[in-house]
Amino acid sequence: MSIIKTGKVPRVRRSPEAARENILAAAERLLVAQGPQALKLADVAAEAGIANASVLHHFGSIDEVQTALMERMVADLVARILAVSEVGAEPSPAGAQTLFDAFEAPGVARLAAWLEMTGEAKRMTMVRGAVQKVVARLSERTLMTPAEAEDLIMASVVLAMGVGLFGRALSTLMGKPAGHTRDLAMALLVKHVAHPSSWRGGD
Amino acid sequence: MSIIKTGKVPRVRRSPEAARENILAAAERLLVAQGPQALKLADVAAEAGIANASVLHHFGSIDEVQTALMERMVADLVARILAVSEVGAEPSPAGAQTLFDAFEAPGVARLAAWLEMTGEAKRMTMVRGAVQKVVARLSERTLMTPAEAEDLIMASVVLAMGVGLFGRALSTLMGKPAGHTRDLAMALLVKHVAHPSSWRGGD
DNA sequence: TTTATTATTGACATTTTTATCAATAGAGCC
DNA sequence: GGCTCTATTGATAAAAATGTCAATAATAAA
Repeated sequence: MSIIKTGKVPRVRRSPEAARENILAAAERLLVAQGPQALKLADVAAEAGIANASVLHHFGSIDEVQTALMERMVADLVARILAVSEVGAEPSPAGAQTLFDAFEAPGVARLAAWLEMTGEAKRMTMVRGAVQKVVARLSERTLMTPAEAEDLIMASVVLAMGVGLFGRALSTLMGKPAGHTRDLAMALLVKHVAHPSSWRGGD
Repeated sequence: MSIIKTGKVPRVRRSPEAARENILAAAERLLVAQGPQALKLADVAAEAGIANASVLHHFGSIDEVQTALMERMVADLVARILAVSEVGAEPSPAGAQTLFDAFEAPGVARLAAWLEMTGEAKRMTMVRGAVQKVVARLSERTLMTPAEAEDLIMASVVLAMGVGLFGRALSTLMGKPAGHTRDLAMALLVKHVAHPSSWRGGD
């Protein structure tokens, strides 16, 4: 054929678990960098450095790769959120900080948008258990009633998701420093906790 | 061919504008109901009740259909947001109400997720002009400095987007009535305005 | 009515994406 | 070494999605 020896590269043979991990990691990189539309069979295989057929051998179909990735990322997110309830007794800045960190981890915005779009928002029920734990911790360790704790969590999640999804874009749009949207949101949260007087002012 | 007369349906001939409108409306219905992955050429054509080739005749490619839809929906959203500055002099509940309404209109969540994912968040610059108008109105008519007005807008947008995207899911998840997340968010906003003392508590 | 224009369409072609399959080749075990 | 198991792969098929084109038929204008 050619003068250049193609130098037959030895195959890498992984355990099934390692192979799946390799594939999912590749898929996650693609999702974070380019969004779900980049999760084509050929793209994932290329990113993982293996043949298309190998991906199918371990997952059966590209859809199952996507499902598995979604579940993995949701599980990771839940784990990080759960870490919030480990921080301290008070629902103060430290906790909020950790929560916002959890939602700003690379790819969470993409994951959220992906979930929203795939209609698989039902998968959010995976979060239920975690949320209940956090609520329990809060009302255990503070003076808040469970209802108050629940509201605080909901407010935190809404804010953190909003910041995670649109914080960067908003800061840029308004010509503010990068973390400004986040700081603002955390200030809102702190103020919320600091002024329980008007607690039920909403409905 | 067959005993059954296929009854040759007369063609509908639209003006180019009406044809484009018909197609975009169909595409929007699909987007809202099923997400962007449903915006296939065949699907859009079927929903619009015309042949695939007709879609291509008016838009050239399915990508241009998607781009046009995106632009249309962003423009609509901007118009609704702009309406906020028409409401009243004070940045109080009425304004927030309108803003939240704008973000909870059917499909906005899908649009936002879509924008986030397509990387075309750059298109968010379309919003810049509108935002500047709102900021100007606010600092004109109230005692707020421009910086304060900007922060209020940013907070409102983050909250409204968060509620628009995850409000329903969150309320369900926590076993609360449908509008609870929204009420909570609006309460946060009101509290923010009511306690300017800790205004700069964030950074 | 006749003609010109062009929106509309079905049939077909092209491209893209996914899936199948038989053969190859690591790795542990005898 | 020889053997088994199976992860891996290239070639190929199948399916899905997009786009092309020439013919058809509404509609307005002459």
